[in-house]
Amino acid sequence: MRGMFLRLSTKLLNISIASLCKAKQLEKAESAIIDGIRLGVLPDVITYNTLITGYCQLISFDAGYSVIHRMREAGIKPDVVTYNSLMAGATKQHSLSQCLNMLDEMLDSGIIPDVWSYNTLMHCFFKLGKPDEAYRVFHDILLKNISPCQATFNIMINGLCKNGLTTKALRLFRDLQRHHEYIPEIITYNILLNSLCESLMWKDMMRLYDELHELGHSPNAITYTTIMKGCFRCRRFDVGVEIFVEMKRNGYAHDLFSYCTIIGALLKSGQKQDTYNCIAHMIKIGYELDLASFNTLINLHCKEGKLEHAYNLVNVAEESGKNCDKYTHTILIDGLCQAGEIDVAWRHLEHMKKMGFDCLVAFNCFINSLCKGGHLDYALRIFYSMDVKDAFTYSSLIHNLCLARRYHLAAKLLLSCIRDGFRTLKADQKAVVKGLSTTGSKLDVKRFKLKLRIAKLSYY
DNA sequence: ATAGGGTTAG
Repeated sequence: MRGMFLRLSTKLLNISIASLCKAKQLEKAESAIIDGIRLGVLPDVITYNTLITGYCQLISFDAGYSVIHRMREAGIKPDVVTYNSLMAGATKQHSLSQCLNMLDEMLDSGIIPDVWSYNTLMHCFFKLGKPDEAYRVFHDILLKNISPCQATFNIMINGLCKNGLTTKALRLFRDLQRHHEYIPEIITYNILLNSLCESLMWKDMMRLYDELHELGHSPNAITYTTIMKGCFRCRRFDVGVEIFVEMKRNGYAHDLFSYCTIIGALLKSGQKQDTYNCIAHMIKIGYELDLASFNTLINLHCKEGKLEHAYNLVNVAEESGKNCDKYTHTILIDGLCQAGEIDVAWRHLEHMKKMGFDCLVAFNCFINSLCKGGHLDYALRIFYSMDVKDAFTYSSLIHNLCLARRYHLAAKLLLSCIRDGFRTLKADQKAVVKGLSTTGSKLDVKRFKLKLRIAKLSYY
């Protein structure tokens, strides 16, 4: 009777440890264990595994790993879940070596890895940009007598997408459907939809969106937010807003994610009144605003030229313990540029760089603003000093060089842009060709067109 | 334990 009571108590202890860890209350979790022991309720392997997950999530892999020693001292043997949790912790902090070490240690202790050990290893390879190795693990799973679970396929498809291999991911998805009686989950669709959205493949995205309905799935909040973002990115504002309306009708539009998406889009498309209405709704729902929501509001103030309001909001965010991230800094730098405060913007940019943030977008804002202000050579100097560029960096310069009738340089940058693997606008290509034909010789145009064709060939 | 939001060009 007493034994049963204590076992039941351990179960209760574990439930409370899990919820304390979830609430980021590790110290309370620790003292709950001590209190339990005092009352004769002994922690078991599940207690320690939960604690390990908590330490890995909230502190570090090392903190999680040190629990293993305490476990052994208490006479409890780590099991497969223990090591899987540690592998997840290593993956979280991008440590492939520690992830592999945990797999070794698991095997050395005579524990047989399960499908989740392999899932986590795959995830780790993908996270570190090693899709080939991840694929090898996937094949291993299929070769060995381990049955893959839905997450195995999801991690695989997501990993391919996140490594820029959307087409491969889609092919795997279709192969699984054709040959393996595979019923994808809504999560799988969300992964693929997001990737199509980011590749600006609007039609494919909408086709897949129809397909999930045909398979009997219902979109969830994540599906709706993803589709909305895709519509806005592809400039289909009307369809995006329709999705938001449907989302609201189905009771899904109650989180900060959906509001940030729609507010950003309304602001961009210049629908002021709707923007304010949405912000009022978002605040009325009563969630505590997170950093992304603050950034959305800070951006609104910047776009309206109210920099003081923007800085006030930055203070409010920081006072509630939310530190500015690269989005906040970029938004402020863009706001300063738009307000003509080029020098302040530059100082902020240098500050941002010194703090180790990724400054690419902020540089793009700065360059674009210099171009618009007619300081093309200043913009070019910055451009040449940058070691990472993207399509936006090139596009600002090419466009403005054309406006300034400096077609030869525009042509040169357009070619570098394509050679670096970035998309260019059709309109910019046309402007360069037209400009060359009015200012240069016919031979120049011919040469440029040939180089353009070769650049495209070598890339695709 | 795998999925979504917020920044830049035209």
